[in-house]
Amino acid sequence: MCVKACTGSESVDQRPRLADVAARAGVSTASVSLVLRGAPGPSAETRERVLAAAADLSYRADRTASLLARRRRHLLGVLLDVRNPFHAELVEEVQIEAGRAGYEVVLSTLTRDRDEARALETLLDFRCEALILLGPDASDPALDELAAQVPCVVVGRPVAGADVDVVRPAEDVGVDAALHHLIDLGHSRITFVDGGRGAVAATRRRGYRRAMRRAGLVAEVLPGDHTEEGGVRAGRRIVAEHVLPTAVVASNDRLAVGVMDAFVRAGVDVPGQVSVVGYDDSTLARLAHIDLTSINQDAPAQARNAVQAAVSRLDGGRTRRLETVLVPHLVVRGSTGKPRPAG
Amino acid sequence: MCVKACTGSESVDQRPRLADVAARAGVSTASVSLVLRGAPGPSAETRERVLAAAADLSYRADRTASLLARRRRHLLGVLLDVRNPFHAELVEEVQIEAGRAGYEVVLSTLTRDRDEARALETLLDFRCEALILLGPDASDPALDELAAQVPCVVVGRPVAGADVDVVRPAEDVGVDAALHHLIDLGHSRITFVDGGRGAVAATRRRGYRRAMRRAGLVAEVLPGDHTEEGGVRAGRRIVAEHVLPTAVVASNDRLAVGVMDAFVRAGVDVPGQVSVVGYDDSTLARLAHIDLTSINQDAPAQARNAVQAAVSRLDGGRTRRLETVLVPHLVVRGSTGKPRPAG
DNA sequence: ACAGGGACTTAAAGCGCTTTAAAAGATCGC
DNA sequence: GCGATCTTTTAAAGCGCTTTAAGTCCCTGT
Repeated sequence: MCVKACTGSESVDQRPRLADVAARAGVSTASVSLVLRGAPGPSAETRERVLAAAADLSYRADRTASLLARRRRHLLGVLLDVRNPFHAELVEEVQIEAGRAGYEVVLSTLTRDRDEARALETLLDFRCEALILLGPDASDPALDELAAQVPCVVVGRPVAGADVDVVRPAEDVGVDAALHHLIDLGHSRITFVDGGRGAVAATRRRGYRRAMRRAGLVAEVLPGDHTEEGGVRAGRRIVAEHVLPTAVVASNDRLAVGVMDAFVRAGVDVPGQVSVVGYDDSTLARLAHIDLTSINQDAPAQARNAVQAAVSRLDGGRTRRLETVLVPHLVVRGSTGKPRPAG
Repeated sequence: MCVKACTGSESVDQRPRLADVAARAGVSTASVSLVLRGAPGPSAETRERVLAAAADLSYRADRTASLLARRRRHLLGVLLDVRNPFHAELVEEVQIEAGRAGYEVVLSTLTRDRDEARALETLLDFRCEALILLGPDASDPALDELAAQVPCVVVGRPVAGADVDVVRPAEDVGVDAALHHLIDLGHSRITFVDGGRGAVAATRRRGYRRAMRRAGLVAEVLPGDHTEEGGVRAGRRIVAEHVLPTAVVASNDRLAVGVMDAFVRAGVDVPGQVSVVGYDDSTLARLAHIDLTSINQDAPAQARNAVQAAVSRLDGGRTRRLETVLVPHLVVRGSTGKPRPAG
């Protein structure tokens, strides 16, 4: 009993209620609610009185109560991995764009003992009107089941069998741009370091193969995964080759960094002897001393499109599946240059 | 009108209500509520019936409504910068520990157009019972004002003038450990690269000075900030010196990475010629090819203590300020070694 | 003077759940 | 058998805000 009193301090959440503001302004709670949300109706005089009273009491509406009372919740749930820097960028933009569209955002992150399913449940429990899933691992059937409960937007990877909206970069276009950049510089022996299994890695690999074929060049794919270690291993293999390629494209930045590291340790100059291109244009690529040419996925645009997809379903009445494919662009930095003279 | 109908799809949030479960189980909503929360009271038979009904309807409670109805909210607000990897680590643990203590967590992140004050307002609007602020920039008076409204725990930096709980690493102990490690290896000329203004940087600098004094060595502080660029600049200055120090301790990992980069480019071997120590033991430090000896702040412990501080105020009746100082430990990796032979 | 409108205002009914106080049963000693 | 004592169950009162339907008031026009 008396739990609150036991907290011992003054502020037992004596925050003013809507009713307090109403009393002080001498109007009904309905008027206060209308005024504070800028809804039409109240006269200028009422507005003024209410605003003054609210200011006096430094009133702030209880979001939980508002959410519950509103018929529409205007809540967007975002599933993310807080440890993923790319997600961080996306969240930031989602937050902004959602605010612009009049939605609030609830974040739910993966943790060690909180898998995707649990994190999603939290979002559902908040009765989010739509979910934005950043690079979810869920299978297509699982996504489909989720989508039956609430509109979903998957960001960052293709989804085939589920009725969810998708916002993703055109992976092959990105690789294409990288290859053209290298080809324009004069490269022709361009090796690809793979990102392992996983939908994203697969599209990048496919894009590389296709673009090489189109350019009339021979594709060479080295196994790898999306970690620095994988890059180091691949880099060592490359160094051990009889004739080095003149350029390497990696399936993501971390991989590229690993490759570069192996090169530097083996005394192979980048880009003097071999050019390296990464993928993601992560903050890693931008580090002064890494300075990696990379493919930028435009996180802000992805975030904006994701929010808009959700909103157009909720407010725009769209019911058909929407897939937004964004064109990535190459950011040229110091890790690429003209190929070394033949020989 | 008919906003919901206009969304066009089947699921107009026809999710089952508590009342639906009650009806199906043939009991009152009160009983259902009790059963679902595992509260004492209902008989075994009632429990069974309710559970079955809930399962049949795959009922999930509306968190917003629960939150509103509960007298206690059992909600912890966390202020973070989603782009900060260290915060990511902390959040993960906060999430876990809060769950264990029976609290839910609301995340509020800084974004470009959403400063600390705004992010905090969101948290207040959710009527969080306590706030956990990860490395807040707010001034002491601002924190004090906030603390008057709701119990606050500041993580990661000292706070002097405000009635908030603090959980932070003993910065000087960390530097101390690093110096002892170096001194044990035989180093004596150990330069410190500073982290600029800011409370955290200041304590680390102070710790370095004190530890050097105690060891009877001469302190040397080079200006810097917490970025790679700052590290590169400092590294260049060091390289340009007449006699290189045999070891460098940097105010954080990024700085250390910049220093190492400048060294490598100038042909100075690490740790062959100069040893380097970072601070934070971030994922950066752990990268295979960076492999930086660094000071670990034990994020999990900080997070746990922060949650416990909040909970002990809310549930334990503590009213006096609590400051938890954690002892960081050194993680020795490949960037430190015996000093080069004199000369 | 009075029906017919605007322009505001507000009483009251929720939103979906928790919680309390009281009712209803069950148990038991004498 | 009957009041006392427990154990279960539940009606009903919120939580703090939104929203709708029903008023008020005050003009207009006739």
